[in-house]
Amino acid sequence: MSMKSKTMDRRIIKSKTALKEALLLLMQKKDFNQITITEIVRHADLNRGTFYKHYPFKEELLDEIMDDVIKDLIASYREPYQNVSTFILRDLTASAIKIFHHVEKYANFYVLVVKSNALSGFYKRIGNELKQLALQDLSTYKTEDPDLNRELSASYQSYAILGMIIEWINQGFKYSSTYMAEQLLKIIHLNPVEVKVSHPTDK
Amino acid sequence: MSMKSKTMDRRIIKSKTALKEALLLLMQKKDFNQITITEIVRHADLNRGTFYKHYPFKEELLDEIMDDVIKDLIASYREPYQNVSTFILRDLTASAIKIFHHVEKYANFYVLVVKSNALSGFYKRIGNELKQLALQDLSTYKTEDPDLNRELSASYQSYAILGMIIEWINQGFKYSSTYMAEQLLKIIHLNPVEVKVSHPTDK
DNA sequence: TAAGTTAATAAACATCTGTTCATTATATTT
DNA sequence: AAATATAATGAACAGATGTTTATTAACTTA
Repeated sequence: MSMKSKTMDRRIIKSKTALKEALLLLMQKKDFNQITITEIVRHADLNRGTFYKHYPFKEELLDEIMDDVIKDLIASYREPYQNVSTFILRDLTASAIKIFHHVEKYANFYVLVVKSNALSGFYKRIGNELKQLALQDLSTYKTEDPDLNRELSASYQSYAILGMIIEWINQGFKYSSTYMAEQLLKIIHLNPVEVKVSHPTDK
Repeated sequence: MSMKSKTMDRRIIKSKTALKEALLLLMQKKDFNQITITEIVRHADLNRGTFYKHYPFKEELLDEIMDDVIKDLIASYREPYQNVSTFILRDLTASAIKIFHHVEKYANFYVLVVKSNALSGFYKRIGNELKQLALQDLSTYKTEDPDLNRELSASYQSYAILGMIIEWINQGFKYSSTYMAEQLLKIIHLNPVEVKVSHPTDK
């Protein structure tokens, strides 16, 4: 667990770390929803009041764990730029590869969080449904590339749409659905015709 | 609220509907986390035991509300196919447009769920971070199309990657990250070079 | 419509939650 | 090293949770 801040009392760091470790431990065994705060502090060997001093509820603790992971994700994404002088426009590929490495590194955590219903499902549900729909399309028509992984492709396509929807929502529906459709077309066309991947120092 | 099943007792339907309406009402005013089950049944004018007869916890109730919405989403996606005889391979566009209509229809609900921390953030967080990263890239280099909405494009790209990651996780990391990167390249190349959109009976 | 089935209720119980407060222990600062 | 600050503790409280049990009310089907 990262947890390092100049102005942070060592006692806080210890307490928070203990709480995070306790939660992760418990999440291996049981559902996030079933875990009680009392249980967490029992495992962390801390007073219950200490929990509430730092977090209003369980979800917040999990959020902070995610912070640690996401920090590494950002670092991973940024990594390729350091080593490559020329960057191909619109090409997220080099970064994406690093992101895959990041996920692999934190595999345990990712499995835990994705499987758990801590997310309580909206994105998960929508994403899943869209994926099923895209999948059925992909299986109906055969693509020119036999090595294409249909599952991954379907997931890519459907979450991409979900991404647009979420952006739309967050912008307060200030666009018409027709505009959204137009943008989708633009985005799809935007995709790189020629992609050059940079493989910098694959450590 | 939909809620219609042949074998379902009318009392169940009434109770469940009341609970759903109560939760949605409360979610307008306060955070999902702050809402107690006692509060829900108080608004629904039902015994607390009735809640527990149908749902183990709040999240499950919200899940069922989502079911109703997602049913409509699927119907929306399927709609274009009914009216169009020839379907363009790899083209999710016609369906996607219908999905935008669906989201517009349920706008209130979508806003509620996306804003609320019922999701308790993983997808949200990851998606957001990836989006910021993609956004910075897009602003660094100017695209050929000035009408392209950068925010939407960034969200599209980042959630697409997230989609692949989630699929990867759910498959138990059975692929290498190199394979993942290869697939990403394939998927990007797969994108339709010429897109024909069918606009069937835009009701 | 009457009989049989099952949902909803009320009450009660142990446990968990969220909060407060005085006290003790452990940091940081000078 | 002493003074100061603040984190952690333990205890206590009202309210919420999750479960059970017997009773009443509402629905289904024959």
